[in-house]
Amino acid sequence: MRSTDLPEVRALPLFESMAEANFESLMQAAYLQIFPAQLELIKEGEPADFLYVVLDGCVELYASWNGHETVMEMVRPLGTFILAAVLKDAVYLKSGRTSQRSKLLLIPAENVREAFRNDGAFARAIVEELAGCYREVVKQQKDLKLRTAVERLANCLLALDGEQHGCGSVELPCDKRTLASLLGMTPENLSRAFNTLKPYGVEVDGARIRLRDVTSLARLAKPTPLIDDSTV
Amino acid sequence: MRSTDLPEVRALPLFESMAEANFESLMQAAYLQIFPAQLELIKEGEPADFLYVVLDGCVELYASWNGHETVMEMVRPLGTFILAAVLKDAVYLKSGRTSQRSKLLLIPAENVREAFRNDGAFARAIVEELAGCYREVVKQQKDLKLRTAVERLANCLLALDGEQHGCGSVELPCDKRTLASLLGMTPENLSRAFNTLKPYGVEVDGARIRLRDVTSLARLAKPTPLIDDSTV
DNA sequence: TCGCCTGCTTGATGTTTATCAAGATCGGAC
DNA sequence: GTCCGATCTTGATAAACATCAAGCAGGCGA
Repeated sequence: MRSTDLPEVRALPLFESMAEANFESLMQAAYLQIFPAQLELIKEGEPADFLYVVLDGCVELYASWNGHETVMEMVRPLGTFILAAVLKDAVYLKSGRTSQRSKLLLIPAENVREAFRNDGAFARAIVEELAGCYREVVKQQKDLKLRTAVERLANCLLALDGEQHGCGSVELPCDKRTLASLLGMTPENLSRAFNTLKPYGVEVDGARIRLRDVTSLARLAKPTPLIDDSTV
Repeated sequence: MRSTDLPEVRALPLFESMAEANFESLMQAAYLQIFPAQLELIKEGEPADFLYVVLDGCVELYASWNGHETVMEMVRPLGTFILAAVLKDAVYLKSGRTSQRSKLLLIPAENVREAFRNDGAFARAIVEELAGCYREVVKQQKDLKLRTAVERLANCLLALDGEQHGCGSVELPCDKRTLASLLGMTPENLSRAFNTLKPYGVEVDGARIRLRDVTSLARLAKPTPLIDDSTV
């Protein structure tokens, strides 16, 4: 574990409040590794051996069933993943692969559980994190069950615009086939959905999307903090 | 707070490990109430004032957007709901109403958060609970994104059969329009989905469903513990 | 520069699902 | 018993979405 990465890990909400000794013993047990793109990190159904922290790059979490595959989440720095499985000492529900060359911190599951048992502050930080994750998934589920594909895309664009400069020019954070899967549609359908949004001022130029009429787009999208605001 | 209900609440995984003093002070602040059927308990967007425990009856959690409504979850005894919102001191993401006359325990949110701050064992129990809830929602999302409506129904029937006697005779736990919404479809479509399953030995008689050929149904449904097993 | 691969788009078609309207069924009130 | 209302089912139609096949770019190595 190189010491140059320690401060940014220590500053994560998940770790900042835990006792120094416990943090050090966690980091002592942890591995810092760089993985190439498209490397299979974890497979759904396998026991959860590590808690992962993404320090650099990007990890795609996906799930499969009956020959189909769907992207569940993209984890960017400084996000963690597979926390729930680690705590419950259960199997992974999602598979994970690097979508680009990535620097990851791997903390052995047993050490995480030990710190969780011994460090009340850590346990409380975990609750915050888990509660946040839970609410995110609930929002995604509302998005899926209550909206059409076009509405999901429209809201996604508005949300990205908010996260980025809010100036009506959005850079897609992943390629379009991944975005389609995240939004629960096929790549073909995403393409058509962009066309459907053209009358609402949405212009596509590769990964750069221009929102010429945010008002009209929002009138279609009807965004609500109870689905689209990631801080609520 | 009547003392006859205390033991079963105390025995819940969420409360069993916390210090007696903290449990008592929680219960002292709590209200035990009986509500009639179809009573609006909470509304999405409102601040989370109470943690709810269902002691008797049944509560339907649902969400709305743009005039549509979808059922997210049915909470039966002895389940709790809105834990994440209470802990984060955030607004409810779901609305809730009693689906029948129900006895509920209402614990003021601030008292829950106080106990969470002061009682490490309680904090750890909360983590267990939240991690379990999180994994349930993830499974539901996989179900929604990877399967068709007929496949979801088939797996739901197999899961109910497992929970009940496992003898191929299933009693639906709610009316069909609610089940349809839970499974992410319209009541009309649920009716047609049952017809589609007829060749697989599924016979409908009101709320009683007979599975005459579980093997053939399972061959269609392709159940997997990573979606359908609520204990994994 | 050329070819080629990859990612994206488009078109044609079929499946899945929702919507609207009408009937059927069941149970309770009277 | 009969009426009534709620729930469910069925049919017709339309919308949403997936699939298959082909075409179109842009990037990159040779």
